[in-house]
Amino acid sequence: MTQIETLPIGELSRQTGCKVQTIRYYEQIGLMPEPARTTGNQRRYDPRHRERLAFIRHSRELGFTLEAIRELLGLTDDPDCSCEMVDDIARTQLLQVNQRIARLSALRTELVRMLEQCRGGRIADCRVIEVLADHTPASCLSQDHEAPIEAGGRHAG
Amino acid sequence: MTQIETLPIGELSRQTGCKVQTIRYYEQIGLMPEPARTTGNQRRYDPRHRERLAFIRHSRELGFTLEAIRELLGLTDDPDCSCEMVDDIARTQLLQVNQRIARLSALRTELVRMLEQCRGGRIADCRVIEVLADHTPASCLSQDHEAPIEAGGRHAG
DNA sequence: CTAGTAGCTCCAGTAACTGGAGGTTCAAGA
DNA sequence: TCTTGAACCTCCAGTTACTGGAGCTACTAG
Ligand SMILES: [Zn+2]
Ligand SMILES: [Zn+2]
Ligand SMILES: [Zn+2]
Ligand SMILES: [Zn+2]
Repeated sequence: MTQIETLPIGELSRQTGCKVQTIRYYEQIGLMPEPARTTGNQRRYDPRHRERLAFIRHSRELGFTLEAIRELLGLTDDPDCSCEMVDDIARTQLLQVNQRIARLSALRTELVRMLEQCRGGRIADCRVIEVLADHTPASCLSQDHEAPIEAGGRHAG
Repeated sequence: MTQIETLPIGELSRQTGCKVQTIRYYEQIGLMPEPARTTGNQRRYDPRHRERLAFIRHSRELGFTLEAIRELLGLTDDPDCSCEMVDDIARTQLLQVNQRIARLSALRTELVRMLEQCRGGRIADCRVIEVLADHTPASCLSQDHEAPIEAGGRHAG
């Protein structure tokens, strides 16, 4: 009898580049199905788990939310169905990416202008501080950053 | 005796475009100083609070983290000091914005290509699904989205 | 005096993980 | 067989920058 290929969680982690904790987290929220367990209660995955996790990771890398990914995974359960909804989700994602780029470009413009105006002196005279203190046409020409944007984030290693 | 201008929190909120809860939150984490209170324990702000909050908001809109803003506010306490550190914080922020734009542009490229290849048929044949499932040069030419990016986020009204 | 709006505190939840404590299991070598 | 050390387990708390709600109190106009 040939034995089917099974992976412990650390091996799956290595093969997909997804952290062990994250894999467990995906299971907890129902994105990954519960794998088989050894008698000692350790998870053992098969190649289909690996493919599903690769799908999830690649989608995340493309900026899809876990909710969108959940939907995409749901849709793939029905391979004969039209792919309209899949493409819709992807188009929505593209739209959001475009919006985020536009927003960030506006920020860049303002940051650059701010920095250009500073001649390096005392804080009391610093244009950076002045501009930050005053978002009106007098100081800041950009009108399109009304709402905050997620900054940096993820203290990732 | 002339009375100095004081604002209840709702008025400050209206004037700065910052939600009431957010103002209280900034106080809680020590970004905004505790204002005076009425005998009935309600907050009353003065114009300096408004300026400080405007500074915080504009900085947030430019993508600075609250930690960076805390530092900037700390620096302004010493107006005779050189503005080097201020400009450093701003330059770091600009760098991050540039990186985020670069990352998002790569995502856009991949999303666009993915969508172009789909001819609209069954899910089983959908290129979008295929590409999502397979981030290797066979499917996905982009090599620069190794780490996830914050997606959308903030269910803001 | 009363009604309605605005304020108060405290707590929980969001997205998508990450890290740690404290304990158990596995696999390999002696 | 025993031992050692890495890998695994569960549970919980923390991250960022807020947001929303429950349940209560204060202020103000009529
Ligand atoms: Zn300067
Ligand atoms: Zn501005
Ligand atoms: Zn398609
Ligand atoms: Zn890819």
